[in-house]
Amino acid sequence: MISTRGRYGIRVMLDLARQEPGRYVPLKDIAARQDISKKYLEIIVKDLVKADFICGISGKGGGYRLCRSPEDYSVGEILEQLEGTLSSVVCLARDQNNCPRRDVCETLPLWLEFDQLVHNFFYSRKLSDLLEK
Amino acid sequence: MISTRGRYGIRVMLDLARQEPGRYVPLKDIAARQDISKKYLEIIVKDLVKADFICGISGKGGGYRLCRSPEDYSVGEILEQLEGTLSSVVCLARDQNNCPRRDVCETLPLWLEFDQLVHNFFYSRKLSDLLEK
DNA sequence: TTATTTACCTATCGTGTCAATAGGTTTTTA
DNA sequence: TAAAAACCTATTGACACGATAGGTAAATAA
Repeated sequence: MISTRGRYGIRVMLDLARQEPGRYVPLKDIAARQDISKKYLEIIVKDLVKADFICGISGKGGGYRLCRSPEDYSVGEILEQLEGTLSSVVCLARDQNNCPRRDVCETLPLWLEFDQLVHNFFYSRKLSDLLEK
Repeated sequence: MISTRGRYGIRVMLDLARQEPGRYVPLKDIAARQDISKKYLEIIVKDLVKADFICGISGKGGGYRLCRSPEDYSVGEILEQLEGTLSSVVCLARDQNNCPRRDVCETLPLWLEFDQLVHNFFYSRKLSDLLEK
């Protein structure tokens, strides 16, 4: 299940996408608009900075802005960064190729197929797609 | 993310589906074949009995068997029973139609569409589909 | 120069779920 | 009557989630 990290993160990105491009937006404003604790958003935003999705500058007049234009982000890459993985089962999450039953597991094909579906769904959707509304 | 409850549960159902129809299979045997703690499986199996997916009889010679034939179970209904919900976000899980931002949320359509995809995927797959291999 | 505003950093915490174990009681058959 | 099975309730340790707390560093405007 997608946690608040992923969901709030998408909302932050979307909020930034709605701003005048290039302008630095204080987190305080985003937090107010989205009605999310600013303190909590700091944690999420840090992750987005680390991934080079957004960049921030300190000091008065500072804030955050997108690094690319909204159509150059897939929803999938944002979610994957914030959630750690998009996999539906631990057996398929990153660094988990170690199940001893891998070769005999009768349900693995199901999970593989599902994972593919999930991946395609989120990676085919761009941040800009969420703006149209 | 789908937990062991759902994954083990599918494997139990699949194990039963491979047995001679109508025969009662002791949980001990299933646990041994699937290499899962019998004690833990008891919890999962209880849920499957409650949902009328399998039925069990006590005493010597007892065990569990499927209530229907494998093609009459969808993978989705089994997972939903064991996981509680198949929803990818809490906003859409059962009894959670209470988000104050529901009407203004810009990401809700995304989650709705995804939920639909997930539902269709798992409900269109029958237990018997997992047997072919 | 100084106050203000902002990002950025580390640590902590309460709650709940997950995965599993433990130790029984009841039911049924051989 | 003994064995084998389901069925029942409780407990546990570990961990993640969602958040809060209290700072420091950087940059700008007065």
